[in-house]
Amino acid sequence: MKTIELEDDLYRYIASQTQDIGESASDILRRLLALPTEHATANKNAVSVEDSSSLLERATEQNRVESQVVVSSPSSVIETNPAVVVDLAPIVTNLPASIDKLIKDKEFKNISVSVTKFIQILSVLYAEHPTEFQAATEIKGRKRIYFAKSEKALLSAGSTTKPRKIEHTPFWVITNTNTGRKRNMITQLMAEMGYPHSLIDAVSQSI
Amino acid sequence: MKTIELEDDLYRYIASQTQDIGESASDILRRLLALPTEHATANKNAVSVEDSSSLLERATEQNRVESQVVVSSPSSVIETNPAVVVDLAPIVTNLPASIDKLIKDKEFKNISVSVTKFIQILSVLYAEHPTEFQAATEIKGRKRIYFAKSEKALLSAGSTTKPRKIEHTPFWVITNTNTGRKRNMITQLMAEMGYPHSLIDAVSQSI
DNA sequence: GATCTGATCGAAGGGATCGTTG
DNA sequence: TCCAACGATCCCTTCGATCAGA
Repeated sequence: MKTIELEDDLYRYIASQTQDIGESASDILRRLLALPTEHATANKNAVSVEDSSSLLERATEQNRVESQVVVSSPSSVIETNPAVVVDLAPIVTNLPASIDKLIKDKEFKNISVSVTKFIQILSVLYAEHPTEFQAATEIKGRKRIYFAKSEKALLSAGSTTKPRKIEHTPFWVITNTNTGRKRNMITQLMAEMGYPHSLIDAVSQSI
Repeated sequence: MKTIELEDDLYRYIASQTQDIGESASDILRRLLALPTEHATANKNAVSVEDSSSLLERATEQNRVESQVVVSSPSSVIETNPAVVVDLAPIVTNLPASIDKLIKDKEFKNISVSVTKFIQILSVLYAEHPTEFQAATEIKGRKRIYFAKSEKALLSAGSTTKPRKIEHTPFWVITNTNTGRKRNMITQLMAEMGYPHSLIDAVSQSI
């Protein structure tokens, strides 16, 4: 996400062009400028600019689907510690069930805080492929470890890593990183999990 | 100057349309949108030097009218609890039935206490779209919750939150906030409810 | 818990920037 | 010495709630 400043009247004009309740500035401007949506664009680029691998990637994607034999791990074992402690039942934010859904989601796009998007992405990645996620969770930095099943583990592997729980998941992540690193972490993780290059890029850029 | 967030590719596209070195985002967008320069615009608007909002409001009204598809929920259920309890029968201030009406209302504008305006706005928002209001009621701060159906709930989620009942509504709000935060709360709430950006701004600024 | 409003200032969170390491 | 990758300090923003002011 980029931020730009507009003169007030111009801002008002653009806002007044809202057609669907809740539209983002990007949505409105794309329409006004008669630009294709992000995805259309992304696809075009994938084919023309990038490389010929797009075909390959598509094939890869199929492979993935077929190989989806994953056994759901006994997350229950870990889920035993949940929030009963917490007073007000945390309203379960219904996240989409797949990442490509998530990154297209209106609400998701409107989130301005990148940590939030980061966590939600991780949450959905886990939901899709818990086993692969768990395996990919090994990725780490020079001194810090990125993922763990306890806050303490992350805390003890660096200073002020700002661990955060990944909702609906037994994992925690470090959070004291710039956005670039968050993208790297997503990229590494998804690569490890076996996602196609194109999707990985799309997800990383969505932060 | 207003700030908006754009998706990265859109930002890049706009930046790439620079024709004169040093052009601002506003300059570029005006050209792309084939809009007159600020001066031309300013003259047109000149009618209302003070609050440039008159134009805004007009435009806003149109948007809203079209989108008025919301189903009115059985507010009667709640209307059963009215004020008979209260000592001095509060003269039921007949609030307008829609927010844009409310914020244009003479009486409303004359209210100097922002809490009062804050509550009235909430009351009208509820009247317009009870269901959406209820859903949007989830918004909260870091420690405090902002809305609840009981005073106690608000009291227990922070210290001295000064809960107040929102008239003609099953909800309570916290009130121990500065005006800026009250505006934020309105902004968040209305956004969540799906109101167009322009109206949201107008309402927030009316506090 | 009882005066009420809300600005001010302190606390916490987010993440860019800059220092460190290999 | 320089470069790339990584770490985490620290600045800025957002939020909370005390307490000044009426």
